Amino acid sequence: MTTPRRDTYTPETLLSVAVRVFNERGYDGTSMEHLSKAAGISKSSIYHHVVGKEELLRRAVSRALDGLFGILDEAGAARGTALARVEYVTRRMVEVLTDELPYVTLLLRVRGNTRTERWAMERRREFDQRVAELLKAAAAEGDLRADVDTRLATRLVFGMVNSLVEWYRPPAGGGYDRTQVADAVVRLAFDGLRVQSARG
Amino acid sequence: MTTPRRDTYTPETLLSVAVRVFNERGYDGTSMEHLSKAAGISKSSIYHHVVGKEELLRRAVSRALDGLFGILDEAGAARGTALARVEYVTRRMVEVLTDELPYVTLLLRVRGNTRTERWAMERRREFDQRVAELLKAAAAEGDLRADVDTRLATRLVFGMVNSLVEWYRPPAGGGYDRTQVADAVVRLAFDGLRVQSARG
DNA sequence: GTCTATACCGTGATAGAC
DNA sequence: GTCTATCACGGTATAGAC
Repeated sequence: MTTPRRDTYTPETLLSVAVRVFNERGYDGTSMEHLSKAAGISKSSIYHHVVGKEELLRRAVSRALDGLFGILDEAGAARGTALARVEYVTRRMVEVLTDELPYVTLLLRVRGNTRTERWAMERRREFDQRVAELLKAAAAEGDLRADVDTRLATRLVFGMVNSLVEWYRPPAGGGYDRTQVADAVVRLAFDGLRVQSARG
Repeated sequence: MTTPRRDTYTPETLLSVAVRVFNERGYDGTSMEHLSKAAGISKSSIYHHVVGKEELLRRAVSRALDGLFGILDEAGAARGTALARVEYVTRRMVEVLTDELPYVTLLLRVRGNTRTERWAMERRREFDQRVAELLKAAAAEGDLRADVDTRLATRLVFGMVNSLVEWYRPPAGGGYDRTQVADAVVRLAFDGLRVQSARG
């Protein structure tokens, strides 16, 4: 509103730096010294913006969780078969993962050593549970093959989607377009890699 | 040969304890104090068996890598189409992951902060590369669908398989049989989750 | 909002007795 | 092979000047 932007940190801008370093070195492997070097300010200056290292973690995983739970709100409002909703959620998960890549990456890597980490893991489990229910509904409607356990299928689809954080890079950096990835994930998960003629 | 087994540690038995703790708390999040508590011996006693924390990591990831590269030796000797070899490798990867679960888990989680971690990541990339070549061969033989990029497909299959370490527990602990999991992975990867009648 | 200086504690690792 | 005692260092976090 008033002052022209100065080149100084806010908790928000500091967060993007911290998350990048957390993902490079791991949360436990990152010291406040590492963060201060990466941000170009001293350790004490960081404490001016946040109460400590764990607050940075909390802010980051919150952002990731908000994105993921937002998908469920959308899917809850959608019509059609359960399978269609599952495909929609799968596609949107890919999009949220790629859009919020560093934040989701961090979320998927927390181990549970601190209270914040355990909270993050619990919320994540909630999300997984909600998606598992959708797949179960699709199976009940007879749209999923019966020779693969539903719970097992859920785990595997999650594994495939979540693995994006290990290698996905934005198109600007020479990576795949997020739609291309979402298409590939949905095709692989629901129709498989084998050519159509070889099926049956 | 001579003495009856005493209840004392060897580098080997100590390793299994260390790997468990590493996987629970993360490598960086594990202190020698944590290890000594878990092993029931003092910190200095650990140093009698190994030169330091990093040696435990090196031994663990070596074991995992040996298991994985062993698959390539088997596959290299096999006959048949490239697709058949890919399916075989996929199945064997699931088996090695489940058989050597704690060791592979640790391998898949290293971040690259130390020399040992970077070495492990490099060897892992080698393995991924070798499997990617197999998929490429299967694609060249026309057995993989053309509307999913081969490199992308490789990443996704790896993601699905590797995600096992996040949730798989041995059948004795109430988990799935490893064959059941391998079947599910191969079915999902190559034929998809959708019921056959819905295909086309 | 950023800095220097520092408190205080847990870390990986070692010395040397038993 | 295991222990207690100890070291030097780096960790998170704080105090107080500018």
